Amino acid sequence: MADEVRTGVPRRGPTISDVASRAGVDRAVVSRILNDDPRLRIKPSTRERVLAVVAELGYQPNAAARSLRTARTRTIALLVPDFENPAYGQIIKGAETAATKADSALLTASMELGEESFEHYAKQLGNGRVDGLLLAGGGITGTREEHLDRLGPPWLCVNRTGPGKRRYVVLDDERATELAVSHLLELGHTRVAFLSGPADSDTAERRRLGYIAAMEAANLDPGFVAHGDYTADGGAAGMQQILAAKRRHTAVLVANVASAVGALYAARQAGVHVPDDMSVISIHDLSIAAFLDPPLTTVRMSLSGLGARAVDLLLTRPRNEEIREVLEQPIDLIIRESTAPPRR
Amino acid sequence: MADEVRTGVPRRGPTISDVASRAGVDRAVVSRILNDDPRLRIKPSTRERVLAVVAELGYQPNAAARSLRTARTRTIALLVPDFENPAYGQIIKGAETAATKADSALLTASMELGEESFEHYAKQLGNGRVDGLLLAGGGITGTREEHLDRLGPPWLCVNRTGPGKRRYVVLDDERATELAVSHLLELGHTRVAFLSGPADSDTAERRRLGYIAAMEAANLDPGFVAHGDYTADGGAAGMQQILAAKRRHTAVLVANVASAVGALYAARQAGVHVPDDMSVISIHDLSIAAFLDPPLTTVRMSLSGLGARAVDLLLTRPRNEEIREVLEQPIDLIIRESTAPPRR
DNA sequence: TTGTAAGCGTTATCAT
DNA sequence: ATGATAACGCTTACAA
Repeated sequence: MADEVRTGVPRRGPTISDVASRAGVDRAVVSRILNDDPRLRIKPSTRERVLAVVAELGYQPNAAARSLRTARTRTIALLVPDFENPAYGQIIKGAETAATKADSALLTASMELGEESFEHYAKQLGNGRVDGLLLAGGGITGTREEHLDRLGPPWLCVNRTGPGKRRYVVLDDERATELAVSHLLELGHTRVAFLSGPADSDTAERRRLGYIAAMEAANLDPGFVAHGDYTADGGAAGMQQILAAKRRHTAVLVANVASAVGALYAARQAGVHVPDDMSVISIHDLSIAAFLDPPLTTVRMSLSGLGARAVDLLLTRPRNEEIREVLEQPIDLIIRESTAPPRR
Repeated sequence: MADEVRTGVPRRGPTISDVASRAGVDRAVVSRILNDDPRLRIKPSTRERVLAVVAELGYQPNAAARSLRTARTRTIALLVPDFENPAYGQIIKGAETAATKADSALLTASMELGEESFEHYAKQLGNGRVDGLLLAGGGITGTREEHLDRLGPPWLCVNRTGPGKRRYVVLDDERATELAVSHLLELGHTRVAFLSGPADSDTAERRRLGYIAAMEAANLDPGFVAHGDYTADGGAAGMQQILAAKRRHTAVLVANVASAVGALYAARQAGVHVPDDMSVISIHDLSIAAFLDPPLTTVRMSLSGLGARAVDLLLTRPRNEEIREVLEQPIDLIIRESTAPPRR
């Protein structure tokens, strides 16, 4: 088991009893003052006295005792697949802000989904550690849903429509891809390829659907679809496929910025000039996009808004209620220098 | 205060009493079995019976009750300035792995250091919520140290030598910059500029020192020093300063990858070709570096190793012991295409 | 306007 | 080889 390490006595701070006796009142009074009990009628003078003692001692209610008593922890957990992807950074930020507003802490952990790692999360997140669970990114298969349910706390998928598809919030990926495609079409492109995410990712799938819908709406044949894995490496490989495809394309819609970084790299390596030979546009706008070569045209959706909304839903909706929400929010085209009319 | 939201009754799982009665033993027995109490002599048959019930009910010990009793939470917190910076992502990963090994959870939060936000952390991290606190990144000034101490849990600075400088782990930034400079010098450069981080960051300062030491050791005058802020924006601005400086430089050492992204961008904008007109090398190696234009030569240090070491130190060292550790680990030069001999 | 007391689920120290 | 019991610090219904 754990190497029991003694790192000195875990110091405990002053307790509510310390405050009470020092202020000459009962613990109950202190508790109710600190929790703004609306039913409490109390002499202003004693209230002040108590508050003074609280400040003097630097009293902090013990979180463990409190949540043992109330069965609420005021913390929620957010599991992300990859801390190195700045896109998750944005989701985290939004979630954190929302959690803070709701007076809760946000516990973030990365998940590499293996069956055994579920064991681990059970231990870390089970009974009495968190009030709820947010799962960003994929891999929530059927059996895992059961595991999750058995864990106890209510959970919600973020930007994934889990398989049971009962509780999730997603961005409007279809609308985003349609916006991207229409930008390309307005520039005059007709042969547009799509560089997707992992085949089992449903954000990737929704983006692919949006792409196809937009192409067909314009009476155009959808182009080549390459599958990346949402990393720069995968993006580079996907771009190579697209460049090697029989049909020559004049534009590529890339499913996320990390892939786009790789795609631009692969184009450079192949001597294909962006945007003169090939336009590139990406879903999501990260700060790095502006500094790429060339600066990347993107479709901006608020990932932080997504994180925030997820927290709100988790905290306010009853634990078994269905939640199937496609976030309505502004989706903006950020035109930089990676898109241009096709050269004829 | 918080909008009291009722999201249904917080469900509690089975308790240790449920297990005990069902298995026909006392709670104490269950507890000691589950905690591998070495002093426990017990009939294998009853142990198995208990374990079976545990599995059957899916019993999970209640974390709140446990830490109320033991005064240990088995979670530590890591505060980072910016989740969008992949460098912190690496630190987080390392920390998480180490925490998991020590059977603890890692709670990550971002900090924007204002005086009031300390209030917030006091509430979230105070008494009984975490066993310790890791502070990555800067801004821990004197008065804040006191705040932190009053918070209760032991804390440790990661990659920052806080001002009291009593407890920290840092990477060997001086050695890293020396390695970078010597690479440049071996290529034949003599006029090397330094694109630093924020003036008040001590990693930036240590890197600057390493740079100056390495230049002087080679009997060369240190070149222009520009201050960025560890973002691409700041890096671009810094590079502009360097390009505008009176003295012409043939190489720039950049203090981190985010700045380097901006620096490469600014060079492109100015029509300065990297590496023909100007070599660029950066401290830290992030996965994006390989895909920049040109692929960026870097000095690799293990950020995840840093995170892991920080966790270990926090967990094993007595709470008031001084910790001043410069991490000894391999530091490697990753040569890509942004450095070359100066053109004459 | 304030106090009393029960109980949240666990672990540790005794007994037996 | 197992059981009884107190204690951890807090909140809340009820009593005074």
